[in-house]
Amino acid sequence: MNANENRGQNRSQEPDQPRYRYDAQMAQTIEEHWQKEWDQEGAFWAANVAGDLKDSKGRNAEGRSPYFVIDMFPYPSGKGLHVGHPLGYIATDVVSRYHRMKGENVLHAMGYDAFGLPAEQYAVQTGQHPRVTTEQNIANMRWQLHRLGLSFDDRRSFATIDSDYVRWTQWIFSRIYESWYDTEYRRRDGGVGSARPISELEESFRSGSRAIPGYPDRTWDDLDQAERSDVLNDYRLAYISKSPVNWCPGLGTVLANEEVTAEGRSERGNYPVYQRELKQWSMRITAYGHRLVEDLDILDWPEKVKLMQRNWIGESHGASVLFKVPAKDGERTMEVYTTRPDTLFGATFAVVSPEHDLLRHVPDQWPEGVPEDWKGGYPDPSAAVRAYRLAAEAKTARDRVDEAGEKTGLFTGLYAVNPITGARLPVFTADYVLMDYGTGAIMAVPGGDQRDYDFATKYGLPVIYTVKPLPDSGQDLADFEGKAPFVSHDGIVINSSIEATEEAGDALSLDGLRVDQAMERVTSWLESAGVGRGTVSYRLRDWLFSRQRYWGEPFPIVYDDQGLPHLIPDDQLPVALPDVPDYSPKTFDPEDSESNPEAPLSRNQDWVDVTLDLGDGPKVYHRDTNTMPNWAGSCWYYMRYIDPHDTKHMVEPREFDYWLGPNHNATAGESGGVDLYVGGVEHAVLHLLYARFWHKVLYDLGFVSSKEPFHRLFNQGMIQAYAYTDKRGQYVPAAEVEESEEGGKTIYTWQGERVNREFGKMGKSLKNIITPDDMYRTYGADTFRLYEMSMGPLDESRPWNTRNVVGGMRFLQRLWRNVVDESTGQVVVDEGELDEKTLKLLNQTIHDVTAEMEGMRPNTAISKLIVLNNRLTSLKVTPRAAVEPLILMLSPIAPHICEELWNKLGHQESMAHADWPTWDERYLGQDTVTAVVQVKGKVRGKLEVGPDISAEELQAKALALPAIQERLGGKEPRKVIVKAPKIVSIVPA
RNA sequence: GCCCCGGUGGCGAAAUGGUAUACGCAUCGGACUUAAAAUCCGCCGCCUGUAUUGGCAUGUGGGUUCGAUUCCCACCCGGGGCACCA
Repeated sequence: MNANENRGQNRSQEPDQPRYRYDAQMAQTIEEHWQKEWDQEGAFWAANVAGDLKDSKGRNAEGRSPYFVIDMFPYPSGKGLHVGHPLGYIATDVVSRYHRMKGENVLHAMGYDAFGLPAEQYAVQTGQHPRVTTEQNIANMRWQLHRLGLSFDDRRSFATIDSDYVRWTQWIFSRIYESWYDTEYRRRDGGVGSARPISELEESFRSGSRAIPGYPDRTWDDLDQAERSDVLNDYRLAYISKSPVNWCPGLGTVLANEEVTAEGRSERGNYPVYQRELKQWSMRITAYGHRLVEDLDILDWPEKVKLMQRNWIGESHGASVLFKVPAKDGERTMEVYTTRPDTLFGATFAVVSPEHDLLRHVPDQWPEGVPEDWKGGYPDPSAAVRAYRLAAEAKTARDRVDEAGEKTGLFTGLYAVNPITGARLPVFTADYVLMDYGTGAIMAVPGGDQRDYDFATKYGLPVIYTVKPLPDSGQDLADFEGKAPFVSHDGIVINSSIEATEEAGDALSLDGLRVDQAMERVTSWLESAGVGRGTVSYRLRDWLFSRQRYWGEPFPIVYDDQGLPHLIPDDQLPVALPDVPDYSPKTFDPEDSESNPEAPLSRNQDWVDVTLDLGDGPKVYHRDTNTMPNWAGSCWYYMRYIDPHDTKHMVEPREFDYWLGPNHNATAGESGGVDLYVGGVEHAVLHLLYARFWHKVLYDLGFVSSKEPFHRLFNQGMIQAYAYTDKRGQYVPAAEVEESEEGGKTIYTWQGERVNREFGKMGKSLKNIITPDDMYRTYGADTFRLYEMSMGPLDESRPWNTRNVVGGMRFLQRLWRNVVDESTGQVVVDEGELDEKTLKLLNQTIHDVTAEMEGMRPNTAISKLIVLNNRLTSLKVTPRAAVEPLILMLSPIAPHICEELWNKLGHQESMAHADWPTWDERYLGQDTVTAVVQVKGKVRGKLEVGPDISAEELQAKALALPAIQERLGGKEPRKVIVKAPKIVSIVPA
């Protein structure tokens, strides 16, 4: 390479500064030079198994071990990046570069998640098409990231808005739409339950091997098209939902449960959300509830994230129990769900949710002797339940949360018969029972449940205790009686025994059993009596999948003149967004719950009406005018990095197996998937759950070979920043705040005025933004990378402090000076052998830094590299044999300066694929060790001893020390513990 | 309310049962310089003391251990998640 003569020469304005000092100016020259060099060389190209994507040497993968490492891909917002954003990108880059040096075939690439509301809103504000603004934003972000020296394979970059990509997103939707969940199908991994083509289901209806729900007396060929479409819709994994959905008038779109807060407001914009019956696309993620929980076990993820997913899915095991309810129009059955079937004997009343079907069968009059407060002042039960239901609907979710604990409810006039005891339980309706969990009805056990206890106390209902504390728990049931329920999964069952009778069936006794045994005993009793069975319940709901937006993927669906949906054939994909003048969403008064969604695409009649030949000749159809949510693109992008330009496959199976298949390398495990996935914990539930779901469907259908998309997940911490407010509470520019001492305290002033310091996020409105561009200008990308990696552990949040950045810069300057003469620019190194001390420190450093890199602890790796460099600084001339390994080890963190020094030291090849240094075990030991002599655990003396000293000899030496003799006062020690060669611990008499 | 994570110098932090405070920042002192910057060297937890030394320190209180920042129990403070899920 023809080295640029001016590179590495100082061009700063300071007249007396050495010409070849490493400063911000020089860093910039060096960094831009090497970035260009790497681009031209294709230094970071990963090699596929076959095909055109080869490495820079023109090779395919050729048996090299794959390593797939990516970041959660960014949303290219118009605001640009601040210094907090690249933390994870720098971390994955360090990991990528390290693995490349270990000889692995590293796939590291970056794409852009570019559909979505902010882009649309920004476009509406600026009056530009979202495609234009989004592409500008991507270009800007690409530049910012490129300037950091990130080692991406740029051939594999793409954006979710690319038509190549949209085509496959729609293709995946089509596969999900054409599938159903067969709960009995045995998968190739041995599990039971799998997505299967809907054609198989249709065939089983046609052949009669499966009964047609809703049409028990008819054959499939007998049904008309609309009836068949309707039956299949109830099975499809992507289906048209008929149950209430979250409608947000303020945003003008419907939302998924995951996008609605506990207060019942939109996560974005904080507008009210209403439950409305609207026909919308939904994904049957609930079919995968159990597998999504179960397979967390084979993932290398933070426990915290696994726990959040488990909680969100909320799998609970229990029993559903049938209660008979005599009503005016005949006997009804009420099914309740309980996680504690062992407490059936303690049920003293039942509660149904205000929307429950049973409430249509309440009696015309209140039964005799009903307490007044059970009636709520209503003349008859149906008036009561109607009024209560209306009142409950009018309550916002916010009200419900505020009132949690304060129980309300009314008697329904109905009684339910406990199937075990035959007891008649009054049935109430109350809004603490939710219609969409379990069966919407519960048996209330005030002796074992706080909510039931609260309700029972308010309405004067009896309390029966059926579980007592374990004898060794230190608790006694008498402490609870009359005061509180005994809520525990540990305990001994009491008062739970019946004789065999005609009414109740076989005898049953749970007395004396532990709770878990009792639950099993009751459940099997219920099953044999035909009045209940063990069931599993989930908190997870199906995923509402359509949005009324412009800037998203259109659905590959058209409707015929009967309104029946038809899939657009794969060879006609992608369905492109029409170019429309008005892409703004139709929003409403946020409080207007009566409004109806209006999709922007519906305004374009030319696009909506389309003539297609779907197999029975050209006909006019109407396109679906919804778009997919932002999550669609991020559900599968990781696998598209394998080849974003593949026109034949979503992903080619052989390439998938190599990069992401099960056991594709030593750590991938049976889950397979991305080897390292770095991103913020804010995606713990949404993105990560949706992507796992899609992946599992594609796995079931045989398109991918791994069970999971991401084998190892790492959540980087947040970079926090100080913000300052004046006495009116207004934020002032943080960069202009001055720090000083007053009366021993640190005070902060802005323009001479005292200001308050706060601690939190970095943000434009907080006036404390520092951008990567600021860092490039004053220090260079290498110093910026070094600082971010040295601030502390990667997974912890920490405050940004620009003042500390200079420490990293000084380290790089010392390293530079150790190789390059600052005034002449000449490389000066000692070609001879290393002295003993340097040799040992070098080997120890290689050993330690390797371990730190493996453990993703760049902060401690850096401190060890600094120690080694400080040793080299103390030598007259820097030895090549020590500085070269140092540069190699530093190169993943500060790649540009290392490439420059490597080049100056005479190496022609880029370091990108240089070998990571190895250590020699022989040099790890030390000649002498400082042994510590402790008396009662306190250090009272030190000895320099050989590393191989025997325990006996060390003990003798320690006891001979005058200071120790003095402490012992001539007496024999009671005990001496020797851990040669480090510690002698003496216990005096 | 329930669950999870954390609390170490003036500051960012290191040490996961064995010399607490590595590395960096700031402050202070010295060398170089006419001077300053830069650079190099050094001090740098608190109390006592010229120093040797001694005592006290890892949120608080207890426990286990020859020895605890590390393990156990209780509490205080900070951050995060969930929140009537039967």
